[in-house]
Amino acid sequence: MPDYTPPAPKSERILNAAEELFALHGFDGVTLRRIATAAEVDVALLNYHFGVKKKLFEAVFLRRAEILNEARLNALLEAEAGSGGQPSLEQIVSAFLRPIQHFQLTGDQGWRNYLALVAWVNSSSVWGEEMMHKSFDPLVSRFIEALKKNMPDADPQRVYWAYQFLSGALTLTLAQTGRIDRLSDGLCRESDLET
Amino acid sequence: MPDYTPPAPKSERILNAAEELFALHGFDGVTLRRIATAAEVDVALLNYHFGVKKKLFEAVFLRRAEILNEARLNALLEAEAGSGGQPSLEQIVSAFLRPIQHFQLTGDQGWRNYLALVAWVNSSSVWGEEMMHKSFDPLVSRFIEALKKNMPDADPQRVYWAYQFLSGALTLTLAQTGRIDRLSDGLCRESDLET
DNA sequence: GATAATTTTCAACATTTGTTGAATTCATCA
DNA sequence: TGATGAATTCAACAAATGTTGAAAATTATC
Repeated sequence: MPDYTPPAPKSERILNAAEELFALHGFDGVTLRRIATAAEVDVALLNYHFGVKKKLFEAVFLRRAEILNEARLNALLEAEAGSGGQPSLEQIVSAFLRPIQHFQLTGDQGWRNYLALVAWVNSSSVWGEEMMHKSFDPLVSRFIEALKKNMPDADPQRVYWAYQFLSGALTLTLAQTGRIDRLSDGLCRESDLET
Repeated sequence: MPDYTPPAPKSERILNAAEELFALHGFDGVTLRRIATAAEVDVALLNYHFGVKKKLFEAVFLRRAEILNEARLNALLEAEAGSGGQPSLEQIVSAFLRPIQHFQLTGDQGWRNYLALVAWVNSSSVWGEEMMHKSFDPLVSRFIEALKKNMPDADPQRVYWAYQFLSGALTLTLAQTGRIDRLSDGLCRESDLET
């Protein structure tokens, strides 16, 4: 049988199913058995491939974090290169947002799930903070440095707060909870986001 | 024994303990037994007073939602009364924010917990949407009407999106995950929020 | 094709979960 | 005091949870 595309390896199916379910119900809201069922896989396989439950969650979270970080860093480096090391404020913000927008526009359901997952982790006080720190803060710091350089006279505190607000707005929007759809009675839809 | 202040009734102790724990770990991250232990109360009492677990959560969520809604509505009505029915944009936004700021400034830990809980519910896709809708949207719609009236020429869609962004920024900030403290390496602290 | 290593399944474990009903204490009031 | 109803405790239930070890199947290596 020629040109036959093999099914995704089971370890990936597990990650995908876990990604979606964790995004929908959070860490404690999902059982390993539901993940296994969704991935059409035996329960014990989760432990074999990823160890205990928390490790599975970390694997899910890190998988796309690395991709997103790389895309953002490249966008920032490009902006810096194209402007002789002095990118405009818009360019910096855009380098931060565009990769996400790109992933969302491609319509990849996996990325949709992931962004909702990030929103969940972001507002989960306990070890969410730990994960956000490990996964994203190094790159975020890089962006904040660029911002400070762009606005040398600005109070550094305000720069951090500006990022906090931007991040919050972005996070909630990408969480796709369906809230704005309902609030606006269908007038607005989360699907179309006009930067 | 004169002037003796009776201890808070057990049903309130349950609500307070549940509020804090739900805010920290979410709905599925908390067991009824942990709540009971924290409240120094028998497990069965939770079912006796509030029914099943989900009902307890709703009771926790609604308790302060009503207070907050009332405070916000009064602030809005005041602003409208003081301006002949044409409050400024700042006045509207302030009427929305000030009550929260007030509760936070009083340092009441109960309100701190509650605001973190709202953040959690807000980014919880499943029935979080249901709760936010029932508890807050009627009042939010009232504010949005005021905004539309203030800016009759603005595209209504943009008004909804403006609220969405404001709400996201506010939510994340009030969640008090400690993120900005860590990101800014102690330079910023969530505690002091300068509107 | 035999052997070794990896992947997958099966069955079960000890705990923990939400929930319940009967028993007990407590307060109210005739 | 004694009876009534609410509040609280006790003990236990069935079901579901994360995790594991040993067997079976698959794949790779020589």
